[in-house]
Amino acid sequence: MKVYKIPEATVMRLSVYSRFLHQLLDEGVATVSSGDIAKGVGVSSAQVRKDLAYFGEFGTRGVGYRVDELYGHLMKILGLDQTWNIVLVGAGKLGSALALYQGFAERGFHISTIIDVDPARIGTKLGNVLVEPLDVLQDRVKENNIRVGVVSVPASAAQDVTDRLVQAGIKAILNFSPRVLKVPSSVILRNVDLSVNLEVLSFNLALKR
Amino acid sequence: MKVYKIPEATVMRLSVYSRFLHQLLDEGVATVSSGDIAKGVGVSSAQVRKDLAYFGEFGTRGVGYRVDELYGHLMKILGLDQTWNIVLVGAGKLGSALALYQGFAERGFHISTIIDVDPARIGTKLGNVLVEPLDVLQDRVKENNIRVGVVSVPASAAQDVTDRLVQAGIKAILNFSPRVLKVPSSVILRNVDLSVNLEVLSFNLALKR
DNA sequence: GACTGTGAAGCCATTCACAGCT
DNA sequence: AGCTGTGAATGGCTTCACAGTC
Repeated sequence: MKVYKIPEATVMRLSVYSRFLHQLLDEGVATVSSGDIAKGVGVSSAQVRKDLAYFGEFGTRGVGYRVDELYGHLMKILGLDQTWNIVLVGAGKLGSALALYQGFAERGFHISTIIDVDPARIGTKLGNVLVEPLDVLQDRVKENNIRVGVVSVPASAAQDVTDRLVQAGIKAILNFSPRVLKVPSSVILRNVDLSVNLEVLSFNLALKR
Repeated sequence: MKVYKIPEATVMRLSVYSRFLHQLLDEGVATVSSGDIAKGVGVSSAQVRKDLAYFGEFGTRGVGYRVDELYGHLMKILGLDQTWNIVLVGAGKLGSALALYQGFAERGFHISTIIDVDPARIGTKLGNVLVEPLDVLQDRVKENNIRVGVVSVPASAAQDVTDRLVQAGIKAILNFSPRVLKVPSSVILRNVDLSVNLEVLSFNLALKR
């Protein structure tokens, strides 16, 4: 099976599978079937096999998958066999939380640079990372070989910050601001809008009345 | 057009449209075309029209949509013509940020109750909301007519907390923990996994090598 | 002329179902 | 007998294209 376009939904599930496998590793489980994974993460077993099939044949017919092996493959596929240095722009409420969030570090994402424009915040520390002004952005990106940026600034500043990240050579941006950002096609952009998620809930609740 | 099943992607876009319209309202724009909206939020104009068509005919052929009118319709559709009281469980790094996050309040989501198990956190305040122990959950949900819960506890506590929310009568849950949660089918569940989003980026970057 | 609303077509992801291996 | 890997079928969302309206 040769495919260059992988559905985004598949990538997201791989991430979930990898976490489940990690859990199994901790429990000392040696092999697992697509059905086990399916049950553990709430999808169909065919879905699990299809997702894995995009990347090769990792299992043994009649047996299943070796947990350690499959886990290794998934981490490699997801690009998590390395540490990613990250620049976070915006050290407000949300930004601070992201900077201190353990979940990132656990998966190899290291926020090595934090940028803010507020003089009151510059010079303070979040965890053990110094909050620095915008003008060091370019240097830090180069120094730390940063390819991923996280934007958690107010909507009004989001595009400006994004332009600077792009200019500094950032290749992928995770945007937490509720603003549609324009980036060159060479830069990967993902949006996480926390309110949108609540609104999907309120929509569904409102629908039931 | 009579449809009862609305694609989730449509609902998410409606939320984005509504924000864009709000912006136009501020700018004093009176009418807008599907093409304008499309350009503003980065989708196709046919997509905009299709999304709106699920809910009725809001526009005038040859003219477009009245901004104020369409905005009102969308807010109503999304269930945002009311304030939603919310209970937040888990006042750690992420939970605190969510509690203080302005974006929720702006859209009518009011975190009226905050729950944590850590004695050190109980009794403190986040904004002007007291952090309270788990055993008041049921009472607070009743008192404040809370139907939506946000889970931002460590993975190990997530299912327990979820069960309690369900038991207390919560109808929808937004889960920030990296754990697959089991809920009765009557309860709406959405997951936001911050790491997964970064991992989609690292996957795409790793792919390019 | 401009723009909406919508059936039809196209495309993509998921599910089915089974051949192939252990 | 059990489970993977996968072509075929299905289902659902998006895009196309145009008739209808202002």
